Amino acid sequence: MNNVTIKTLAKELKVSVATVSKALKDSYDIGPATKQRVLEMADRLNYVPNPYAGSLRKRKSKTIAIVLPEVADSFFSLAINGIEAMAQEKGYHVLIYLTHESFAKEKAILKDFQSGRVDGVLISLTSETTSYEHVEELSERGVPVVFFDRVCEEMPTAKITTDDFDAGYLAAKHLIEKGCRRLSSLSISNSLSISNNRMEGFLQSLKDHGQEITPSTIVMCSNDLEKNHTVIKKLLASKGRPDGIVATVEKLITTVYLACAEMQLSIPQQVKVIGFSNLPTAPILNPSLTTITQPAFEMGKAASSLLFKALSKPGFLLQKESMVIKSVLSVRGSTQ
Amino acid sequence: MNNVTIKTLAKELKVSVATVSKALKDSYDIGPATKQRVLEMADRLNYVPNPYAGSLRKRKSKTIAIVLPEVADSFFSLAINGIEAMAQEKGYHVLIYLTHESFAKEKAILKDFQSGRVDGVLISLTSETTSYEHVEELSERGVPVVFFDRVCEEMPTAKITTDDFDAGYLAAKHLIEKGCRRLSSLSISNSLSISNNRMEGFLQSLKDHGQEITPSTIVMCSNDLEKNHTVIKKLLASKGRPDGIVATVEKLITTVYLACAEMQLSIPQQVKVIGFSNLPTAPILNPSLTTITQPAFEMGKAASSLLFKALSKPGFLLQKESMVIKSVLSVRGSTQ
DNA sequence: TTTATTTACTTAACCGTTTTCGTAAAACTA
DNA sequence: TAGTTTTACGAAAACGGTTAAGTAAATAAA
Repeated sequence: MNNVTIKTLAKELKVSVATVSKALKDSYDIGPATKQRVLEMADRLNYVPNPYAGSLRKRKSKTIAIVLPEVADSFFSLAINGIEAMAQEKGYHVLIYLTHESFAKEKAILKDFQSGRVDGVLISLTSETTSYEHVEELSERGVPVVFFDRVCEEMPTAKITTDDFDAGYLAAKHLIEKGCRRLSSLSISNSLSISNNRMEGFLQSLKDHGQEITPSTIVMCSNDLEKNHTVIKKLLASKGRPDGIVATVEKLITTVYLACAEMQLSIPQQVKVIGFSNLPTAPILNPSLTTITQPAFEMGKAASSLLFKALSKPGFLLQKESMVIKSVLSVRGSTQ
Repeated sequence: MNNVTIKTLAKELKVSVATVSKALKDSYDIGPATKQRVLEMADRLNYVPNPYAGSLRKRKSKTIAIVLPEVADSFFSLAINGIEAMAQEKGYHVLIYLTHESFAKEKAILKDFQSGRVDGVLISLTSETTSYEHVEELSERGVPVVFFDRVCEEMPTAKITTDDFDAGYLAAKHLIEKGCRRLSSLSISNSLSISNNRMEGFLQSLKDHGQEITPSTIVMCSNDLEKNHTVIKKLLASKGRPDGIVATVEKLITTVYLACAEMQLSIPQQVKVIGFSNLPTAPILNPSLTTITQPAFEMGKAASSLLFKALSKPGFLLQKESMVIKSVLSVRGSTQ
């Protein structure tokens, strides 16, 4: 590929490679004249340093990894933007890995990181993930890990989340205040802390507001669109059918809307709906969707910013740095 | 980080590093007994090979880059999924870079790739990009480049696009057939081949159907939401206001819908709207949106699949491999 | 003037693999 | 039995940088 290396420059200028190397990093013990000559030659020959040679020697890759389930919803898209922006600013490169909600893949990916491929990792866990040795092991090897959104609460490292309990609480409260009496929360996992927290907040809210808890208070969905459709239609067909639904993940919203349409249930008259979502189209849905929005971009930025701090400051303790960023309720047509 | 290297294994087993290295790759000239011992020891000591050492020596990184404007719309999200899936299957790693529509960034990023950091690149150009030396230079250095979606037609390499001209043509045709007589196409760039093709198809369609072309037939928008809002409202307030609008990029759709709502113009009665989009929420918008959808996931897969072919087959000629994947029109409420 | 200190470089080891070339011993051939 | 080929392994040179340690010449200090 690129044949001009430090050696080429050295030969051309009749100095040692050490001199060239130091001159390029503006080291104090190279004379200004030589520096000048080196820079010019590097420029003239279009020298581009080989990053892997440096990584090998310095045992740093200037690369981070971002590991997430998929780029399917708006949350992760926005988060990637935030992370990448931060990384670019700090001169880091970012590797992206998708687990497709597979725990096995997640494990394999993290295992690879023990190789020194990356200096740090940002991760949002699989919905299948229930044990954490793979991330512990990585951490122990000295690779800083920052969780975002889907975190593992037991791990002593930084976690960037939203106030999921409060958001769940608020969602239920809002629906109750709007007159709903039979609430359902649709979730996709009961191992994910984020789901659990939303669920617990939701349940607590029901309790505090004297609402009854039934088998259809919490309805489990999956990552399979078809199945979700069936489950939701069944829910809406049941005699104690909910008059208020919380979709705790974005991808459930379309299914809920479509199912309601098929069942001829009008939103918000017969069923009120609130969705956890970053959909830019929430305001123009039919009806416009009341959302609980997570500041995805900011979360991405916060997570990576923390990671970079850990990477640059030797004694920085990530476990002291967890952040909870507030999500915001935007009331729209679907709960009026 | 990971202190156990090939050397550790060699010392432990009292064989040479060469033997270990070969045993690990199952080379034919290592005896089966030794191989066994090496594998076991590697496993026992949890040996993970350093990828950069290998990259340095082999002059291959097993890494590709994907360069795109941003992860803002559904198209790129889906494309990333497709690309990553393919890469994971082939054992490649993927670096992601966002240009944020800045030509300068695009140049800097591609320049860095001359270092051997990546074995190949998938790119979707900036809307600012009008010259192509940066990608030519990379190509000349032997790094295969595959364009997807936003391509440079002049470059002799693989390009994965949709049938943009046809799609533009079809969009106009559909609106005309639905009775529209004053069409506007909203675009965000006139340097992007993709925009131009859609625009030309659109214009050709108007011609073929005997429609008039006015100053507001093509309306330029930007990446600035606020400005777009102003431009679109102005368009809708003009006396020859369009009764049919084509939003050639996804992000314009919300703005169009909101502007119509503010102007009290009902879709589709007063204005029909068709959007180029991969929005999962298209069916549940108010009204549901007629879309021209690009097979984003497939395009990502096709692009990376081609790239991997080029990487594995020495004489593979990328310039012979361009593909045009058909987009599909889904008629919904916004044009009924 | 002699000695100490800077200044501006160079030498060479090192990071962790891969790979070419060599070579003893074992196995086969004639 | 002597010669040839195979088998199984090792030595060492890369890959392209970084960096600790050394050194000759120039400069400053005594």
